Amino acid sequence: MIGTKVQQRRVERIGEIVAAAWELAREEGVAGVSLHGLARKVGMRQPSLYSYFDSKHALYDAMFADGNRRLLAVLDALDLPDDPREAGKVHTRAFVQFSLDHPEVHALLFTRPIPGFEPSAVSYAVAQQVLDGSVALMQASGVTDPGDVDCMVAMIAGLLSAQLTNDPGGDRWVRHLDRLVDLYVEDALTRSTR
Amino acid sequence: MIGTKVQQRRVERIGEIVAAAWELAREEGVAGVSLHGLARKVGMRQPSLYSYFDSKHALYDAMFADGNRRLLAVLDALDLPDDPREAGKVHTRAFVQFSLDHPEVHALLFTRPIPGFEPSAVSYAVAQQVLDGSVALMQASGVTDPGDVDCMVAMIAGLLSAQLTNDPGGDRWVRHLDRLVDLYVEDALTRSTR
DNA sequence: GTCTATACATCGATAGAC
DNA sequence: GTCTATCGATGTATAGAC
Repeated sequence: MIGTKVQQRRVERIGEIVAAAWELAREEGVAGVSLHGLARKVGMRQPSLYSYFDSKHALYDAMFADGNRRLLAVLDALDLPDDPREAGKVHTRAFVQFSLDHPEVHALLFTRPIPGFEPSAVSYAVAQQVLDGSVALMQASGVTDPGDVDCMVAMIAGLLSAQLTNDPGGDRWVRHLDRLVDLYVEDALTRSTR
Repeated sequence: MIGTKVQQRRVERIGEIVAAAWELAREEGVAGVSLHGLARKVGMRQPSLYSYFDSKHALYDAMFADGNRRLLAVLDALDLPDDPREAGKVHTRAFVQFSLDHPEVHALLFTRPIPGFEPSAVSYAVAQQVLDGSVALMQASGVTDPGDVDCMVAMIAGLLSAQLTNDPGGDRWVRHLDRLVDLYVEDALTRSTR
């Protein structure tokens, strides 16, 4: 194929820009990312970014897909125990740890920090993969009722959100994770076998 | 006291402006409130608002205090049953209903939609009253461990957040509220009496 | 207290030379 | 692909007349 070298260099450059955008998001918040600031960080002028992204939303979309891919890679690389319930806990802990390590990624993926921004279909598909994997593990643990799955997801998100906003770097909330997951699974099991 | 009439009129006017600001926040999001838009809504020019608020943050601070006062009024007006556990549920339901009815107020009070905005000490004191009332009811229900209180608060916030962002107007998440509150209280009781 | 006028900053986006 | 230059919109805040 002709032009492969050039295209590869371009993909690398896009990766560097997205990485710099994440740095900026971490420093200034996701909504605080500006094209001027991003250009400065990568040693460019602001209009030059339009050679790589058609609009600012296109940049956010690339970040959204990138964040989900990184999260998915972490979760897929886990060495899960055979017991589905323990596997669910390992999976959940890894997800939470990723979110604590990369709060700016968590913000873009799971809150709505940019009014008007909706991920494209392809980017959203990656996000769906992440969710599907989590739900599958819950179901394997015996949490089959969709309502129970909703509750577990919301509970984990609630702990994580409280941790991130009130005590980043600590464990005041997330230290209860394993215990609460057990509580929910037990409760779901007793009600489903009735 | 001299000048009371004038001062009273001024307080009324401030109340009207804050009410208009809430309207705007509901339509455009809390972060979407601009002084130009607010001035237009109250039939003023933008610089005239500076007769009532020294800065935009001062406006947000007034909204923050107002929202907490309104929430506190709703919760204080509740006719609570004698059984502390039922009282806790009524209280929780009222809090959740208020948040669903006024999502823009919930956003300003319990998320951080405005980077850099921190409520003043007096405004924060009102917010503290709200939290104290909730915690007192949980403790009366037998949830005395601070960690258990943290978990309940985070769980309720998690359900509410999921409801507001994914299904506003519905009950897919909040319909599990009573059941989960019971689950948490039971669990806290069994562990505290051990 | 309210107005006009304006300063000043930030931001996304486009045009066109090189 | 990158640059300079610039447009146009939006936003907070201030100065000064009335």
